[in-house]
Amino acid sequence: MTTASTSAPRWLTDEEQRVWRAYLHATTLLEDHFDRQLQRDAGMPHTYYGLLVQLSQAPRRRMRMTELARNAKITRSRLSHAIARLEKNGWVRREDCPSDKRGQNAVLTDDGLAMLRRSAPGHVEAVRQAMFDRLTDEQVRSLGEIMRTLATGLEPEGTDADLPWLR
Amino acid sequence: MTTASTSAPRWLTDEEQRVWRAYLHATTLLEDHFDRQLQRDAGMPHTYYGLLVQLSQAPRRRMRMTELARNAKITRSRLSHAIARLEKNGWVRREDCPSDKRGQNAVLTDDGLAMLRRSAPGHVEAVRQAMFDRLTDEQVRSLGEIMRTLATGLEPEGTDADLPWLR
DNA sequence: TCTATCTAGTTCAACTTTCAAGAAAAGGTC
DNA sequence: GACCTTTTCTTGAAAGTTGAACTAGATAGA
Repeated sequence: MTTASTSAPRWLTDEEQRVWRAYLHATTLLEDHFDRQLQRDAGMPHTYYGLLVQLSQAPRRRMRMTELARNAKITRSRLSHAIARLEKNGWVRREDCPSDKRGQNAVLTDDGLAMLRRSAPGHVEAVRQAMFDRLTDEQVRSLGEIMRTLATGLEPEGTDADLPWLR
Repeated sequence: MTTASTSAPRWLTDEEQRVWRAYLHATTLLEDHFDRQLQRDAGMPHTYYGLLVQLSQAPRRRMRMTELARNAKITRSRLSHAIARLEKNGWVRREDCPSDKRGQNAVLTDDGLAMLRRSAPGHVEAVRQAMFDRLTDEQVRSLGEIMRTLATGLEPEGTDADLPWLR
């Protein structure tokens, strides 16, 4: 008999534990670092900044809410609150979707774009300093492959998976 | 003249952009994944679970608040709230530090240890499924090195750095 | 000693995120 | 069309986090 719930747990090896710990430390510190950098220089957390970046790269600087949530890997609820806040700042506005009356488009305003242009150089520099300047080309390549693998693992093709933007 | 604020920004290359995006996607999905797994199976977010793990591995199952914050890479404020919540659950209790009257020890209770033993197998399994089962040995090794490098970069030896637990 | 400064930890208010519930439109089936 | 289900997005309350202010005790220098 070997069901998941009763079989002996496959504990992590010493190396795996060290890697897992290092992963948690690094990601926690990096998130804290960029949140602070952007709160200071752009007046918003990193997640919100990422939303503006997405919008700035979308055709006509606008995107359907669910699509934006999918790109950002967050729930629609979280996105609703975030967009409400960014709207209050004047960096985004909402717009009814012409083809689907349930739908909303989030639109990056001129002010939003300006804010983005102002803060982008500083943020890119911070990303460089904290990440790319510290890794060899080979490590960057490897990190990309690893992260793509892990992300794909959590959002498989077919998908009955519990994805944030479908919740 | 080449000051940080006026020189042309060193934008990310296409590959760097892809790696950065993949990093954000993977870490966001992983955090969401483990937070949900632990909220479901242990009734607490991943950060809180990590605190119990730390305490369980500390001598006499206790640790000074600031020390715990340093290990978890979080602020003392955040830790105060977290411990208050865990105390309400009966999994941790506070204890005055004998040698420093300002100090507090967070102590893992028997109930806390029991809860940890109950939920550890499921969590380890989740970590395996989402991370280690998907990577080659070489990738695991590489990930460890990369994450150690990035973490060290944000908390250098000497240190005038803006570290969460010193704020 | 007296005083200034620093460290440990907590607290409050503001902000962000989650979770569950709900309104409104779309899509499918008979 | 009438009915049921699904999709889209929002809301409100509870939980978690942040940043600044604060208390109390430790530390160091005159």
